[in-house]
Amino acid sequence: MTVKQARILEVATVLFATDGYDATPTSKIASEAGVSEGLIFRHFKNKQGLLDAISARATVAADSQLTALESETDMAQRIQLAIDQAFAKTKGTSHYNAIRTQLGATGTSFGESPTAKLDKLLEEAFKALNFEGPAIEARFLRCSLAGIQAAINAGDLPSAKKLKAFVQGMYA
Amino acid sequence: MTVKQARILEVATVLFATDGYDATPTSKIASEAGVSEGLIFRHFKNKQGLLDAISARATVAADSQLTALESETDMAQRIQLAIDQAFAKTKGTSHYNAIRTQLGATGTSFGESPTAKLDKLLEEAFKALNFEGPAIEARFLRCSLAGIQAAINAGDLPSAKKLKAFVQGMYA
DNA sequence: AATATAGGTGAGCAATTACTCACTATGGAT
DNA sequence: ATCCATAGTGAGTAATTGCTCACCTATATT
Repeated sequence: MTVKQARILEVATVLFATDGYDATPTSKIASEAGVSEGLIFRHFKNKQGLLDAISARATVAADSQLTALESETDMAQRIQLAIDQAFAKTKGTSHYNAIRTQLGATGTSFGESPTAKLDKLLEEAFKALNFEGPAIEARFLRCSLAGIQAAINAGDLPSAKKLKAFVQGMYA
Repeated sequence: MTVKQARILEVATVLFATDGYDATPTSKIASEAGVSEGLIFRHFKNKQGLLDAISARATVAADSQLTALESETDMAQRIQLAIDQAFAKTKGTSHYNAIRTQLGATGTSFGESPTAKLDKLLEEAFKALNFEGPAIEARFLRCSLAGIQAAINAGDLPSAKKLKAFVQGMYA
């Protein structure tokens, strides 16, 4: 991975997240990355190929969060960690989330949404903690956290800190 | 409003929701609506104007849901109604939600997101029901319902019925 | 009958877009 | 030194896109 290749990925990630995939011309990516337009196609073949490369990175980032959850065997702590992750704006992941949200609404696939595995990990935790309906409880928390992330990304949630404390209190 | 004008709005709403605004050419809208392309610009001036017209309809739909909430003065019932609305797939509103999600991620405005008023109506209800932190409680429920709606739209939630019963049970 | 206003058409234009290609630069292996 | 693969360039192209415009139609008003 050359330095120019990395710059293309960085710039494209930000532009896709803020302006949208279709609304972002490859010429703009090239100019903001300080690179000739042809280089994009040499490295990534397609505009779609560029999106795929970003998607792969997003999957890696999501997986690393999931394995962090999985390796937390204290189940009460695991739930707290899941909440932590939702509220943490890792600079990369928030862009990935924006792209996923935007493309997910149109049916275009962008990595594998890790909902299934997250459900499973949360359900395991709720079960161990003797919650009545662990599966439904897991789904509800997963959806709630997704909604909170979306609101944060949209700048629609000024009181994120208080809300985080509230949610963590719910499952303490 | 002529019949052709209505067809343009209908078709454009579906296409914007499923394929995305930028990815939908006006020529496709025209052909699927059985209308000449020029007519779109005669009635709506711009492609943006067409989006604005759809946005106006979405605002009307959202407002009618909000006034329904507002007129429910039994506060326990009001919360149940809010949950009901989130799980109900009114054929129009789910398309509007898809467009809003998709465009909201890019910063393009699509109607006024009714979060502020919804927050207020829910907070009022929680306060009347003597919840400890009515404001935070309202924000959490609002975010949770938004996340659930997104999951339903994405087809990512097979057990919607059970989840609905669960959420309604939480606030019963 | 004449006029006006609004609905409707489709060929065509200017701009943009994703992508190609012939070419140069560079650095490591033989 | 020579060769070769990879990195990099940027002018050029074919296709698409949003939009215009001259023209036709129909209903209603005077």
